[in-house]
Amino acid sequence: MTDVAVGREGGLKVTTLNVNGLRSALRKGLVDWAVRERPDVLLLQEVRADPMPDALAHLGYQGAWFPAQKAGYSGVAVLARHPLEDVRTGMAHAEMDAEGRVVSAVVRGVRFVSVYLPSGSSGPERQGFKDRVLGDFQAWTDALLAEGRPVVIGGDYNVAHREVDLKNWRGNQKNSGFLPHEREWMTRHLASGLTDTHRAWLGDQPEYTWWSNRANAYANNVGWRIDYLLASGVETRDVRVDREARLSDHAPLSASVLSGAWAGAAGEGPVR
Amino acid sequence: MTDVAVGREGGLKVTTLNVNGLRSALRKGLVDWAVRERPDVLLLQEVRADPMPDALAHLGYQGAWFPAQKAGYSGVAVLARHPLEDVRTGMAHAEMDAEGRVVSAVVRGVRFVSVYLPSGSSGPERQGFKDRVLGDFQAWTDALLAEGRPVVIGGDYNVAHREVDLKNWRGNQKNSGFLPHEREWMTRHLASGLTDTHRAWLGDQPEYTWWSNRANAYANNVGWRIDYLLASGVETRDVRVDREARLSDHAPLSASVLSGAWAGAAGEGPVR
DNA sequence: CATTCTAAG
DNA sequence: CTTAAAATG
Repeated sequence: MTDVAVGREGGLKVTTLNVNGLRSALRKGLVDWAVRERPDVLLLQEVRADPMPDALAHLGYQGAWFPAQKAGYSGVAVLARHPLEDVRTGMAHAEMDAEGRVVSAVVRGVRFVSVYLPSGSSGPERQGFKDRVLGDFQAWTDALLAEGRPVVIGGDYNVAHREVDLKNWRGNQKNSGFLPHEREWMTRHLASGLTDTHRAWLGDQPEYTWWSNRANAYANNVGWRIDYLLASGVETRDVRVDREARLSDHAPLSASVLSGAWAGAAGEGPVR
Repeated sequence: MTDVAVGREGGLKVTTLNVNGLRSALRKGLVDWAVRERPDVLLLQEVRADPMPDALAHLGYQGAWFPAQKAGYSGVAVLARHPLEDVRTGMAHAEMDAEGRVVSAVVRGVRFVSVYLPSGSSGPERQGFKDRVLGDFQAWTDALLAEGRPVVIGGDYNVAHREVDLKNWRGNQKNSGFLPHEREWMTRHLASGLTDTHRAWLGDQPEYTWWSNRANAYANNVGWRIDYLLASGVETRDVRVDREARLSDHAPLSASVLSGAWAGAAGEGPVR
């Protein structure tokens, strides 16, 4: 098996993907997709299953899994074709951790975080939870960045940042996911030391990572950019949304990660 | 549209079928099957849906529907390509009627009953319910037969009568559906004035109407005969199990019904 | 509209 | 094993 992605210029290819049920994504061809794309690190959200260590093991992936307490609900994972070190499940937040929303591990010196922030679209109670969680997650990333290690966060934030991040921004200003305070939170989140690698690499063209299952949202490209790869202390390049993958209602979002610490890295130095 | 079945020798073709979800059976081709088979009277069990008067209306069927109170559960119907008279929903039995298990209507002078007796296989509580219901249903059919009108009862009794009525009778003597007291009840039920039209027409060859979804029961023909067409005061002929239909886990069971009261009937006189 | 879980058979 | 509903997104 030729190792195309690993060590390409010394970088790591990372993909974040909300699978909306790992079993569903497997039925839809996740394995074939992984054989084609060969990410070194795979950050999954909405696994909606107990840990499935065998799912991609034959492709060389090891995993750190963090399911929700409630079966079939939420759940995140970090999978990697390199050893996972210093795995951390949860963020010391009872409600978040009961719902399996944050897991991370260090791969080749970089901490990779898989996060699934709550949706607020099912009602005021969940919106309230989401609003509280945004602040708590910011505090957690602040502490993480303060550790000084390079960090890559991939996940479903359930927030579109700017008008260009969703097709119909005018009609969604009062809908969860594009509320003014959520957008402002994302601005502050990025300002706290995290590069929005998608925008950094691709600029301001409209490009979405999620399309509702209703209506013909995908066919009409009525989408939202709510999945992010955010980075601190590394360089990233080749950021790409794989709109064609159709492994779930979200698209895989990938990037190459280069750390100044690695020998043979392209070596322009880390972003920020 | 040629009216093949209606009026054939002045008879009525009747079919009983546990659809295991009418929507499912429609997906599996119930309409095409009805176009081919053209039963005059269709007795359905486990409709598992609110009344669907439009489902077969374009084929000329009217219906009397009796859903369970609980959505998606049980429910019976009588459909006919002739006017339905004197529709009776339920059997004046609070528990049975809450579960939508008996409905009947008079078609051309014959009362057609669609019945779905409870399964006892999910546990002692439901077996106890089934055992009580057997006695109550017998009392109800006694009263019905005493009215003197011809009767055809079609339905899923959840009881196999004799050893020939299931593939593996030895292994099922302690299982619900082939318990000694259930079999004895069926013997008494038939003795109360109801002809088992299947056995009357086809004799004692093994033939089943239901196959479990588990294992490869259908492929191996590991089945049970738990669906019946029972008759009083009419002649029946051409009784047939349509094993190939695959509209649900049950097979349609059909017969031609001839009443001595009809002009142009074959006229050998009613069975029993 | 799609997923998974549950109850029921 | 299959159905339909429920909860959730």
